[in-house]
Amino acid sequence: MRIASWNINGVKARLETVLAWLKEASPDVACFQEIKSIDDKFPKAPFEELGYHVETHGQKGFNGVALLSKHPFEEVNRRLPGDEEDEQARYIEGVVAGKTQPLRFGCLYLPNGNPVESEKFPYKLKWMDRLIEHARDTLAREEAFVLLGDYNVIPQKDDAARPQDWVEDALFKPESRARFRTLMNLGFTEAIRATNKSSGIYTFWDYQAGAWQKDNGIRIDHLLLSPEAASILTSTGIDKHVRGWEKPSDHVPVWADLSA
DNA sequence: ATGTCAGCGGTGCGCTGA
Repeated sequence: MRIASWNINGVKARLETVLAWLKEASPDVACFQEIKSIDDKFPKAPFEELGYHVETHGQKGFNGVALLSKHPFEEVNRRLPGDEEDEQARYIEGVVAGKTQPLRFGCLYLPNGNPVESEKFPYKLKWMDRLIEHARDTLAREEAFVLLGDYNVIPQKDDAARPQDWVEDALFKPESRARFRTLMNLGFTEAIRATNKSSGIYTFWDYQAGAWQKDNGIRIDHLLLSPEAASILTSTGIDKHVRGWEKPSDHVPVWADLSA
């Protein structure tokens, strides 16, 4: 079963690109971020025609996440617990039946957090604290659980082509990286790093300053596996070629195959 | 060379967020 995550940067602007990739990669489960659409305006039909069940959690203009699955959802939950006042649409969770066990997917769009001197950085850190608490509760279920999405965190120097450019950025600040480590230390396995130790593997290239042409990328899209999911991990990939397509997102799809 | 893009409000194109 192939599980994928992709920040698509707008479902309406990216519809043909996203459909082309789904036809090519045919993931069983896909988690999309930055759909930039309210739920009622999300173009579900073309995805359903490809065999997907579609669940969205969107808002007007920005943010928004969607969870697609070829298998029907047994459960869907929207919003990250821990702050009833938080209006930003950044989390959707779904459960599907695997061959031998339920499979739970937490699809997230973690706040960017820039500029760091604004209120956006503490919002990011607070959101990460809530994510850690929700992950801790969910891991206690002892299910195959994949927590995947655009984390907006560069975990290590090796995850950036030019780490020196990011030292003052919310994506690489010690406070962000420390929370990512705390999350990992709950017992997750990071799928890409578990299968590929090389440097120079990225998931995002800025639209500006010829970042793609210079391969000036960063690795910020991650799939975190619970122990039960990690034990059935077989392979992973980053569909880098998609960044070279017409009208690309600035992110590319990342995926993991599970024997489930 | 901070060199781009998407969505909004409202039908121009400056602002916001990334």
